[in-house]
Amino acid sequence: MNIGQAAKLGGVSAKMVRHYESIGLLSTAKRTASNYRVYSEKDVHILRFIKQARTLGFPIEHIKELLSLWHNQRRSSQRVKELAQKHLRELDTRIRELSEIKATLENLMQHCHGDDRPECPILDGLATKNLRLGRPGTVRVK
Amino acid sequence: MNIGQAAKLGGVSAKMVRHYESIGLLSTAKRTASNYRVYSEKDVHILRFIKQARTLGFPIEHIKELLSLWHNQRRSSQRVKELAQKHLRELDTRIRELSEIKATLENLMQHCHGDDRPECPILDGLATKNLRLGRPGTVRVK
DNA sequence: TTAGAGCTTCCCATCGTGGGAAGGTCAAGC
DNA sequence: GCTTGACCTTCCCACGATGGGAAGCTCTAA
Repeated sequence: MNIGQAAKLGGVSAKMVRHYESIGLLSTAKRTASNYRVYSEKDVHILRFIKQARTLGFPIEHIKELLSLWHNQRRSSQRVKELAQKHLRELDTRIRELSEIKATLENLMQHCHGDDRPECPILDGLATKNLRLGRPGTVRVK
Repeated sequence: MNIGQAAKLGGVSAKMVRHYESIGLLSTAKRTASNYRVYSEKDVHILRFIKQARTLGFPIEHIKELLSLWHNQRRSSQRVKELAQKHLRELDTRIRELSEIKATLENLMQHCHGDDRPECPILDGLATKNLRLGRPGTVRVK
């Protein structure tokens, strides 16, 4: 099948399929005489695997390793679980960071009237407070 | 003062100060005869404001508006609160998404031995399940 | 034969930040 | 005075994952 159908069945865009090939997540696809990429059912399975892992937020580099573990019949499930646990910790960290930001923002908003008067504790807070969010660390909101 | 000190006092990098100027978040800085940017205490206050707003995860475009509201003595606090509420909703959405991902991942990991055997429900789940986030119960690992 | 859908590669944009090169400026110590 | 090193300037590139779109080729159905 062509890239369009493989992408559709795999639940990703054709654009992403080419991208995954370019970064070595997928092996180089065979080509027809007219240079069209050709895919098999197996490739569709791989695309689905990638899609699911991306849905869970695994970064591409981890997915690369997960794919190789998946294909390796002599793998140990230990490494897989390690990767999952690492990702879980990152999710936890992120959730905590965002929750701290949320709490700080709610705190600032609490006393803002939100009417036509200019007084605004939110602006005052941004201007003068030293907004410390829990433990210091990189705050990435997205 | 020069850009280095202003950046330090504002809690951001000199690189970012130049960037903020280039995207119109800061007005164009005056220059010395030798083309060095010159900053005042007022600029440092603005940098601090930006820094705090970034710490709370506000996108640059919102910060642009917050800054102009801050400088406008005839503002209504309503608009400020609107922006904050919008950001709060986005934080909530993101926290919810991440929590759903986390729950799904924990579910997958639950039955993985994480030892030297190859059997791995995590890989099986990525390969075969239709990991639907946000519907508790639809992701099941036997 | 032609239209249009699908394929190819290539470049650009996102968003906020950092890295680094190549070169100009300044102040302190000799 | 001259050297050294810290600081400044602009410019380009990178990240991660994705989408948009242009220009051009291929395939298929009418």
